[in-house]
Amino acid sequence: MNARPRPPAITDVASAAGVSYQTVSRVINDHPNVATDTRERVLDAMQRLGYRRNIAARALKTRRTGVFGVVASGSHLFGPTRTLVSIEQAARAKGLFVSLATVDLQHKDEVTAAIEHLLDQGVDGIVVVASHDEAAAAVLESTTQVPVVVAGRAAGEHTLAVAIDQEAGAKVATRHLLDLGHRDVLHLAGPAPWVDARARAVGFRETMAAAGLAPRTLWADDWSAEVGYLAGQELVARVRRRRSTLPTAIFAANDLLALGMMHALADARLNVPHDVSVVGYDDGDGSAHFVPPLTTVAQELEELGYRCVELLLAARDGTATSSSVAVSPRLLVRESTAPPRDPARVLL
Amino acid sequence: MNARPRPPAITDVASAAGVSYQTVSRVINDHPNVATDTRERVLDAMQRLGYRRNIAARALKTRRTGVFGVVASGSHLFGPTRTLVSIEQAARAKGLFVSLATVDLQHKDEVTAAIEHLLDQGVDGIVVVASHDEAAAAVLESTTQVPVVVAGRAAGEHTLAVAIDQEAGAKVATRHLLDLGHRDVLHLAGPAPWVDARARAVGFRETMAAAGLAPRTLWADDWSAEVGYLAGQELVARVRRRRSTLPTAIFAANDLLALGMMHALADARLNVPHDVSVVGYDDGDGSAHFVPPLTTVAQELEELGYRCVELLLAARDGTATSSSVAVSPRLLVRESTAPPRDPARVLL
DNA sequence: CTTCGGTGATCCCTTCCACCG
DNA sequence: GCGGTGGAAGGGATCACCGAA
Repeated sequence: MNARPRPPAITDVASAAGVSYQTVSRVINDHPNVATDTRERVLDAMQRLGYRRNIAARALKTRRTGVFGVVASGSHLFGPTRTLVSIEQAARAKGLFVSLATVDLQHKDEVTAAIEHLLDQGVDGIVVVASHDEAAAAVLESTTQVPVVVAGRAAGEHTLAVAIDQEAGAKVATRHLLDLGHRDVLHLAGPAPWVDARARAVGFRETMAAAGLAPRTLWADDWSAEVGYLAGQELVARVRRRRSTLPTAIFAANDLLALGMMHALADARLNVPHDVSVVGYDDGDGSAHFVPPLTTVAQELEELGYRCVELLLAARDGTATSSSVAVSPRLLVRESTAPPRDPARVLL
Repeated sequence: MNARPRPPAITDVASAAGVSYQTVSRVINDHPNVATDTRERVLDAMQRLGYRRNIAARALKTRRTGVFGVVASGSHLFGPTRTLVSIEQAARAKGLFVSLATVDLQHKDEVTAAIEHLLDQGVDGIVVVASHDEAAAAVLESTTQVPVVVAGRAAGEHTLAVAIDQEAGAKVATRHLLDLGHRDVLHLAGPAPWVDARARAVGFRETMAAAGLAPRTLWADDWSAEVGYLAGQELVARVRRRRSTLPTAIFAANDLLALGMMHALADARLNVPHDVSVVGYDDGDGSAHFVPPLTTVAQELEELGYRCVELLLAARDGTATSSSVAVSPRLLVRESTAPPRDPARVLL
């Protein structure tokens, strides 16, 4: 059961370096009053012995593990995945460790269980990468001693959050379409339980309203290309049955929805962008090479992850507890958007 | 520095339950000789106090943290990301924790540093999700006391590995094209330092050779759509200058390369699949809705992650040290493949 | 005043050993 | 001798002191 040989401890280093284990501890923790040459001797001994500080012992004493937990979506979503990576890198740069728990964010129980799992590990803080209502609810209900940050969600009263200004992203996307001359724009919104989806929808509606235009919004059930495709098929069917008109532009809440939508449009022999313009959101993998290359909104996900770690550290150390807002997204204009078709032309 | 209040320990539970802390420990560790009613009393007390076992103390004593480290690619690659998720879920199902370190796998130093980082945390084992030569070299050079598994790499002599049979995947993909009647097939291979890329190339070549056909292989610099696009542009240019012929089918080493290739073909007004068939690999997000929907190869990445954890556990406990091979991939036929065009037709 | 050694206490748990019916 | 329980001994590091060069 306990076959592992005993690794070198601080006392071993001490005797190897000919100093007391006190001094070794001082070297490890960068205490001031250590002579340079003794420090060298100690470091050298640590090197020779392959000493590695036992973090279990340290954590036991200090009541700090130096581990942050991250709850992330187990489904392969572009934004959250990149956020996760950036969180990890920011944490590691600060000498912290990141423990992962992946879940289906739609199930509050799973999120709660994941948080429990991380707390069992004694994490110093948790980031929940999810602007999903269920996940947020799970966070609110959890009574943890450690700080919890929700990444990508607008700040709540009691939760710490770092949010990207999704409304702003939606606004630039919508403005872009309006500037091209579009008046009849449809927004294929993401799944409503996602805060991001709602924020983008708000940004869309407000921009349309500000221009005195009537916004049309369609809500998707998830973020997948498949759902975008089905939404597109249904739209085409409704237009064919004259129950609806074909918008001149569509703003999809993410790239995959846009991809599925473009697929449905292509099936109906509609040309993007000449018949219909399409804008996505995320600048996900490959979107620059969709047919046609997708105009989309890129986010500073690295920045988001970095700020999560900063906030968590500040909260842990009691330095600060205010939420912060990351920078705004920016528009990437590619080939899926163009001025509107002649409105007189009847398609389908 | 140490502001956190002291959480309940087993002694607190013990006095609350009116037993010795010994008995509490027995309850926690499911020892046999505990009377049912005392066990109940203890569990009840734990519940009331909100007791959480201090894993640092446990780890200190047992020399086991119950944490596995995962080194994964920081770039947003489809396969590795899904593998990471499945590893985490398999680990959590077994009550283990997963600590993450993301790196650029092409830099051996980074992989080495990531492994060091995880070892600093006292992980019980490490999975390196990378069939990249540099990463594998880093693993070979690292002299760790804990087992290291390379996910997705063919088993080496000294490393543990769980591999997916990439050759088999490439073979079914190639066979599919040959069965459709193609004779002139080009393989757009992934970056050569990746074991997966080479394995797929081997599967391709062998299948071609077995059919008495001459294989053509083009090596990409990375797995991105951009590189696929550039490769496609170059291919088209060479064909236009009559320095090469246009293959009737292209087997790309992943979906993004295929996407970029299809983009380049579309630019050249070539129709997929009527002029050129295209097959991808991964069944990545959205590939079912590319234009046209991509025929591709799906892998059992969940199985891969699960086996990694199994292997790591076995290695940690000294049960087994043999490498295992996960199941074979399967072909998904969609709309990007068709019988070859009339060879007499001259395109471009 | 700086640099270092020494001691003792502590963190919380697991494991070995001993006890009692 | 066995089921149920308790006591003591670490495990490796941090921290607070005191003392001594």
